Amino acid sequence: MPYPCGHGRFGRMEQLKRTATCGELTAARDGETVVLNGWVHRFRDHGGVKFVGLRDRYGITQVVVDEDADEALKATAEGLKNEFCIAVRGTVRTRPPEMINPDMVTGAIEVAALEIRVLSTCEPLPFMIDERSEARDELRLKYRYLDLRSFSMQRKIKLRHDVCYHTREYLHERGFYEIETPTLIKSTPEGARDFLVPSRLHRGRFYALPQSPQLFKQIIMVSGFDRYFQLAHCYRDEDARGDRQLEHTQIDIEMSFVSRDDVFEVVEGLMARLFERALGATIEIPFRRLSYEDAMNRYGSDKPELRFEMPLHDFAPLVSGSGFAVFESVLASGGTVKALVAGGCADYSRKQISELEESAATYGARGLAWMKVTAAGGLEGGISKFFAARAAEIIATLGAQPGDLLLVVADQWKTACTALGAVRSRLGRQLGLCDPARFSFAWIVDFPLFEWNAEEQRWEAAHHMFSMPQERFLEHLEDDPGAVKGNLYDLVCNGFELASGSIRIHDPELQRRVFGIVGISDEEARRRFGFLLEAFQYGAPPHGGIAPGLDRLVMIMAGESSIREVIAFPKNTAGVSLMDDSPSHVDQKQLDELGLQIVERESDYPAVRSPVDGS
RNA sequence: GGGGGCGUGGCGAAGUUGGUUUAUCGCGCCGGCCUGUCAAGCCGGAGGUCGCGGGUUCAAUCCCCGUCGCUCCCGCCA
Repeated sequence: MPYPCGHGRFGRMEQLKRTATCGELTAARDGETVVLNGWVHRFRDHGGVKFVGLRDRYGITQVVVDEDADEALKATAEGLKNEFCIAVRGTVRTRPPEMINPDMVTGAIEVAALEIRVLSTCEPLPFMIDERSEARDELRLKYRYLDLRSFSMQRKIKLRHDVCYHTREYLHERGFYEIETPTLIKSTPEGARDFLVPSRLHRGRFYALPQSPQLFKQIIMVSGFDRYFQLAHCYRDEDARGDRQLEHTQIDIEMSFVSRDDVFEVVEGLMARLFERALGATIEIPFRRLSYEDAMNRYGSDKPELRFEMPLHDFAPLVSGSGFAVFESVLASGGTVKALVAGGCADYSRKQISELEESAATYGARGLAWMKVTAAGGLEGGISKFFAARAAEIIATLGAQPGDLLLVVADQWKTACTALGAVRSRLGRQLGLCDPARFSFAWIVDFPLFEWNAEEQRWEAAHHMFSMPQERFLEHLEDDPGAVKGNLYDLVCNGFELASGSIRIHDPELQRRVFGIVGISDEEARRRFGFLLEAFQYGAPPHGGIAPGLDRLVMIMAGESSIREVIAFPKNTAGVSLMDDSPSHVDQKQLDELGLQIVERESDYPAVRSPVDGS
């Protein structure tokens, strides 16, 4: 049997199983009698002759009911509505030359119907199934099965399948084993909140859904499996975004006896393979490398958009003698002043500049200063009167041209960089500097291992606690944690963080020191990660890994800006699945079995949903 | 937790700086006509208390407040 088939409520299929798909018939099949199964994409009734655009996942084929067809067939045809699921038996015939449709693969032929059987009828649709649905997301998610029928969604789901398939093929070729890890695990909260699953057999105890298979993949290395991968589902109970869902999929990879560069080589090969096989695109490898510090200083982001340059400049050396108190006081308090040259934007209005300022403000900048470079090579407008004396020097240092707009932010280093980086991204989009057909990858390396949490007055792991400090810092870890660089790396592409990884700590003593710096006692470490620490006492190999985000990868390949577009059944930004309406309340009986009691918050009282809707 | 945007027949949009009248357009839907379309065409028709609640006003779809939903962003997080 060449194709899978099913049974409709309305007609038996035994005699009308498809012998061809709606995407494969061409003039070479002229004269053949075929059976097609599919959905009515469009119906055009000309009174005499009638046309049905019959669609399946492979394409659309035109079915014709001729003027002289028998009455029963014509009656069936006239009853067809959009999205009826039907079977058609008919004869392939080439079209007269003037009726060939060059835009369709099957446009040279049509199928003259001998028999049409309705397998399933269809209610009037909530939205049209077009190449790309125009309905708003809310509706598309509610009727996801209809949205998924569109060719644009089918292409994206196929792309995702191809990426998964070629990932498995490539990693298999490179000696990796696919090993599954549990989805009900011990709660070991790191950065994000865990999803908890109550245990019926052990009342009062909980499993957690994994935020990632991190601990298990390290234990797999201890187990001697050398090279592991998994298309792993990961769950984090945090607010969603366009590029973030409560649940997402990682291409989780871990390797023993490797250095950072070995990991890079595997992932570069993987990306090259995926782009070539799934997209037919060539990407340049190896990827460029940028330190975290350079990425922040030059592009104002740890996931920089590198399809255009427009670098940030250090403006601090140009401040002295200006008499501009704002900049001088920021510098005096240890901050920094960064500048950006917006090429050809000297004609920007105050409104346009204040829109840019809003971008800077979202990241905490208190203002966005500006000056325009005049045709004569001077500075005008904004804060230019403070810098008139050094105008030529400023223009030369920043590499600005007449007609450019200079934008300046003064603040603490990280705020100044990220705020001006946001302005840079906005300008890049606004000025159309991002070629949608380009993929600009880079490794971001040399991340700090620890970050100071000012609120809680303590050090915390910037990535996670199992990442190896770079060797040159090993002796003096505790002296200045903020200065310690980790053997940590991110892969970025077109302004998205695509992957994150590290070389891990495999020495229990070093692990203990790192726990010490982030304030985790031996006892707490034993309680939370005891099984891992114990495993490390039995000959743990040096190891490291990485985890590219599958959803984001496919999103970028598909040219989309939301991962919802490449997930078959996504949740919305509030974490609600609009199709099945989860999360939902559960029966009191289920709660009783688990020993759980719901404590309503006062703010929940004007309850939107009944607390006992039982769904 | 915070900020911005949106909500008008089944879908997508327009609209009213508050007012004469039936709230407009395209798609879809229903009925009719039509031998060649492929976004078919032509004629006719049904369908909306302008998200919900309150306020201001002689008068609110429009202004104000609240609320719900969706979305983008900051925080958080990958």
